Amino acid sequence: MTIAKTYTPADVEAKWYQRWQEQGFFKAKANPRKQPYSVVIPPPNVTGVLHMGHMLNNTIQDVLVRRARMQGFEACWVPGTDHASIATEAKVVALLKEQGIEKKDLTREQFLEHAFAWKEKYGGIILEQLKQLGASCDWDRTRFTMEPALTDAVLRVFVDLHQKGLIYRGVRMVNWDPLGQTALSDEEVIPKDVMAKMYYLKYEIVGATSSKPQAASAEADKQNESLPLEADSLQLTIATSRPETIMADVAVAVNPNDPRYQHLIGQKLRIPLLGREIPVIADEYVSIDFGTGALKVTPAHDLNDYELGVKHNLPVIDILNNDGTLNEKAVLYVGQERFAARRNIVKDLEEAGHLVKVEEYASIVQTSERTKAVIEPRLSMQWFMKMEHLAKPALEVVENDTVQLHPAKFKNTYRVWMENVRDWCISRQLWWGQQIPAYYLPDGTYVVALTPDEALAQARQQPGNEALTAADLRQDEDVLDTWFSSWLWPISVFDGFEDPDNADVNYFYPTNDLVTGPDILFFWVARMIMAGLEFRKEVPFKNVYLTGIVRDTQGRKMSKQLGNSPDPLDLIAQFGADGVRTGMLFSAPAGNDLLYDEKLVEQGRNFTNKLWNAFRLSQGWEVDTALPFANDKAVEWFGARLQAAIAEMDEHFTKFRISDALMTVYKLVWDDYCSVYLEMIKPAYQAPIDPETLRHTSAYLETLLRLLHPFMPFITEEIWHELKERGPKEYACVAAWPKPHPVADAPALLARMAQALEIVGGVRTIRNQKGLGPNKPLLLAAKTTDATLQSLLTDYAGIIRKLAALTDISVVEAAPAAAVGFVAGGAEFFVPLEGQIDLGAEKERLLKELEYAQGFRDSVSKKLSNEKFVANAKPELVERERQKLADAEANMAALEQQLAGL
RNA sequence: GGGAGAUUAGCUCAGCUGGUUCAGAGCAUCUGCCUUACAAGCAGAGGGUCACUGGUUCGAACCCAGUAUCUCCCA
Repeated sequence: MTIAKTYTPADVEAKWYQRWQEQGFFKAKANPRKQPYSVVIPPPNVTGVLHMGHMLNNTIQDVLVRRARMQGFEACWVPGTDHASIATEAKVVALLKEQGIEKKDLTREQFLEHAFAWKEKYGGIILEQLKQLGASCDWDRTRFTMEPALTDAVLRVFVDLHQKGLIYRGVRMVNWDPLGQTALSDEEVIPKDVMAKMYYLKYEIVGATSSKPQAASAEADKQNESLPLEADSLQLTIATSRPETIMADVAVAVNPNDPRYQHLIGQKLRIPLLGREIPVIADEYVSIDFGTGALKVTPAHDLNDYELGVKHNLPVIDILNNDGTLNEKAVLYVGQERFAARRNIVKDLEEAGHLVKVEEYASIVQTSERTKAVIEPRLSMQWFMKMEHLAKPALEVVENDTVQLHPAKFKNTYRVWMENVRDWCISRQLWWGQQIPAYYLPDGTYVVALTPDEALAQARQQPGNEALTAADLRQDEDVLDTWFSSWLWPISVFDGFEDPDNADVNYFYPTNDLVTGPDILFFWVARMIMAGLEFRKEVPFKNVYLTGIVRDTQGRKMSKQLGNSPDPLDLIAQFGADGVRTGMLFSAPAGNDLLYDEKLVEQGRNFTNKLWNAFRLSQGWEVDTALPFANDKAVEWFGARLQAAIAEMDEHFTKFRISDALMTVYKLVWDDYCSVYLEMIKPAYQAPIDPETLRHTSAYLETLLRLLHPFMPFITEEIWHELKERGPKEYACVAAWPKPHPVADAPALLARMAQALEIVGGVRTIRNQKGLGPNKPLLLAAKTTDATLQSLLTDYAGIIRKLAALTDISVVEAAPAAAVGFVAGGAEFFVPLEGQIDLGAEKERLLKELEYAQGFRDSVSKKLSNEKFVANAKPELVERERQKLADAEANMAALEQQLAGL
């Protein structure tokens, strides 16, 4: 049978994924004979498609889960999606609009029908895509945050927290999205740098005469000169970026320390165009140098103004409708959209002579992450959750490492947030989501209950309400924030709310590791920890691995607008899932952003090919059972290397250094196994191999496959089965993860081979320098009287000869004439080369080496002659330095002899 | 404005409690090779004032102080 020269992933990936599923390898159940290992997926949006961030995140999860499975844990990776209320609702609204249907013409029920239809059609595409990546999720456990059971969990939690007094209703300044027509949490708002306009408007001072303004000091006069616009006797100029909100003004504030305006405090101003009178108030909050130092106060439309309003007991005038148009309280421009109103009022102000000037300035506007609309700070009645009580224990478990963040630097960020946590606005003015289980009575009070029936029963218990009927109750229109579902995810996916003592939740909760992005550390990770502690008195996971953000080579975030995001499925088609997985991991240390470059997946693909060809090589060998074991040195050496690498990988894994673990096995395979080991044992062309060597080699390859499987599940499974006949349940997927078995004598073994390879390297360098080509037969002469080195040369003669393509190795007493030399391990080596010696160049090279050795020797001896070093440093350290000195001196002696021999 | 973190080779990053051959890896670069597993490859080589300035120490990439630049978070 001939094996293809290059590995073609497309031929095998679908096959193995299907087999794994048929075998039920990904299924997990409570199994008292095994330790549990569980991970819950950060649920992607149900209507989302796979992007590079998902690829990275899910590859890491799959590596952890597959390794745990191989280690013999009952590995359970729970997949699922969340309903992403704003994103999904926005998509559905847009889709309906294309069909000529307006959301406002639909009832809630009709809209939800459309939304569920959309979810059925497009929901879960992303989960199918994860299968192509190789994700070993227990698909039977797939959950959705809006499915009945999880909705039930959400409602129970809401009712419970309300009973505990942690949920309340209140008027707050919220981020209002006029397009999505909902409140947003701070986390859903993106600040954008823009060039905005600052409008300077004149407000008439009520009852002012034309006398000069009273300057409190000479300083004030000076300021008046430099800022001539701000106040004359009749008018006060204010600066605003939002002239359309003047109709909502209730005051103008100045700094009490601002000499320019002392005389105006307590007076009244007249709002331009509108004519309404408002007071001038004083507050330290106003910054003297910004704008004109006079701030119009609009409590309904600005958070800071709102706080000022509360402090000074000012009224609130809200002039905006939900959709961003002006309402009748504005009096002017009623019904106009806010930006249209702005254009119109600027025109009218200018015509009426109130507009002094317009300036451009760099500003930040808040926009909706989902709809991109400019956010309107707005007062509204919302549901809130008190956070203080929940935050304290959630901070503590991270501080004391019950929950470990990887990398640990995120502890700081976490702490700052938790110590300054603010109440969580959990209501959203949407339909797609869990409708808040609060029911209003005709008298305006409300009850909170799991079902309408319970609500009615509760309402009837109140005096005077005995006769209420279901029709008298009106359920709150709003739904809950999606995060109010996902914060329960690690519990709810195991049905821990409806059945708190079930076998699954008892076995799999708390989960082990969570893999997610630092951008949702607060609004997801922190809240899950709170929920875990509140509802199960146990943290939801022990480790949180925070991945970086995938960016392009210029450091920009992947985005559709920039078109800098490759389609993950195209990449898989081009490079294979294994290539993409390893490529993503190559430069993805935890917490560092990954600068994605196609070269990375190419490197991953090349690695799969390398492995494939290593397999191909040994697969092609003929065995001659009569041959004796010829490669004991190579075999024992690679055995020691392998053990060291296994231990190193385990170490990396315990520290969640996934990319380092990958790099360890990458180098083990490419350098140690392929470039060194296989080259050592490789029989001559068409020559047979001895059975003992082949047996070891196959066993090594199999171990390598196990170590690689979590990273490259498909190719390892393919080779696993090509390597030999396997039993029906015998798969790499469930093969045992190699345990480190320390090799006695490993350091000596490794050191001896390292020395042999140094000699090989010396010869190869000469080949390169002299342009001799890799195969020209050469002789090697060693000038040494050292018995250890001589025995090494004997023991490793076969290996050195083969790797350096030598015909013979001899030990000599004097340097041969016309030879190129090198020094390795304190001894001189020579490669005789008739007529190819450039004495001058040789001398120069040796002098350079000698200079280097001398410098090194000097630094070491300087250290050793320092009394304080010898006195203060650890004894073994001093001993090492002495050894260094001896080695260096031996090296120098050898070099000097060679120089003398030229 | 407040806070956190970072700055090491062309790029992306390691570098543990200050002390293993005058600082390591992968990629990239350069040179030579189509050597019967692999050119998606092989062999070899070059490349760094560890941001800067001081300090502590026998000894500093590592500890301390200041400066500069960048990133993120919060307002």
